[in-house]
Amino acid sequence: MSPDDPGHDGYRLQDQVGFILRKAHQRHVAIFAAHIADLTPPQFAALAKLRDVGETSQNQLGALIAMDAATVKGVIDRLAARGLVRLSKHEIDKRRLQVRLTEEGRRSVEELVPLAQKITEETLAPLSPKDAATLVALLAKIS
Amino acid sequence: MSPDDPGHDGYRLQDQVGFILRKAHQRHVAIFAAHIADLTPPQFAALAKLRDVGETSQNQLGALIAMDAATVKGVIDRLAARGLVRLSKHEIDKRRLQVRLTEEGRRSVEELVPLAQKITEETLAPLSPKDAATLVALLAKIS
DNA sequence: GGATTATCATTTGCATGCGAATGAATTGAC
DNA sequence: GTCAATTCATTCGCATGCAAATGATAATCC
Repeated sequence: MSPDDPGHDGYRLQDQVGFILRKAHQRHVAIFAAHIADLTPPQFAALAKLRDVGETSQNQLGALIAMDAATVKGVIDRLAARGLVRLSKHEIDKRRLQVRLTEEGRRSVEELVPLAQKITEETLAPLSPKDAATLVALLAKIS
Repeated sequence: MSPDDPGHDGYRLQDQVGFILRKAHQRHVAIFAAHIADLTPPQFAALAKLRDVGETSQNQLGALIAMDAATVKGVIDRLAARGLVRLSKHEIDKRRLQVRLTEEGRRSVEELVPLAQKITEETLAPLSPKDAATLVALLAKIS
C-alpha cells in the first residue's frame, strides 16, 4: 500500500507530470503569497509586463502573459480599481482598450521586482543552481 | 524590444519559474481536456486516488491529491452528483464523510487510465525520454 | 469527568481560468 | 464600395483554489 506500489496497471497518479505540475504550481503560489500579500501572481505578471511594453491593448497584454480575454479583463479591472493601471480607449481603433501603468503602478512594480526575485529563488531553493537552470529550460519547452 | 532585452533591472517575467510553471500547467490542462472532455484533472485525480486507496474520508482524500478541504468538497460533490462516487457517514467517527467509487466510477477510471497515460505522453512530447524523466524528477523536488 | 484543544466538514467571499455567446468595430475579398 | 470574415471586448456559467469563520464531534490534559 506504499506509494511505490505499482498496483493495477502501473499508473501512479503521483508520478504523472500533470499532477506534479499542479503541486509545484501550488507551492509557488504559496511562496508568492508569503512575500507579496496584496497582489496575486497574475496581477503582478500584468504589472511587470506593462512595465516592459509601456502601453498595449487589453487583449495584447493577455497574449503576452498567457491569459485569455475573459481572464485578463478581471485581472485588469481589479488593478484599475486599485489605481495601479489606467484604461483608455484607442483613438483610432475604437474596439481596443488601452492599458498602462499609473505612477503608483510603476512605483509598485519597481518595489516588488526584488521580492519577485526572492520568490523565484525560494521556489527553486530545493535545487542546485544547475538543476534549477535545467528545470527552467525543460519547463519552457513544454509550455 | 525583443524578449531577450534585459531591460530595467534584469528581471524578465518570462524567465521566472512561476510564470513558466503557470504556462506549462495551462498547456497540460488543455491537452487533458482534448483527451478527456467530461472530467477535469482534479476530478480524475480524485477518482484515480480512490481506485488506489479504496475508501477514505473526504479530508484524507484531499491530502492525498493536494486539495484543501474547501476545494475537495466541490470536486467530490460534483463526482457524487454524477454517480461516480458514493458518500457515507463514518460509523464510529461521526465527523467524517467517507468516499468511495461506485461501480460506474470504477469502470470510468479503468477506462480513462489509458487516456491519462496518453495525456502524460503528449505533455512531455517536446522532450526526449531522458529529459522528460529529468523534468519530472526536478519538478517533484520543488513540489 | 470537565475543560481545552484538535480535527472534520461546511460555508462564504474572492481570484483565476476557460468555453461559448454576443455586440461593436475593422479588415479583406471581390 | 459592400458583404463577409476577423478582431476586440464583454458577459455568463462553470470549475478550481485558498483564507477565514463556523459548527459538530473527538481526543487530550488535568
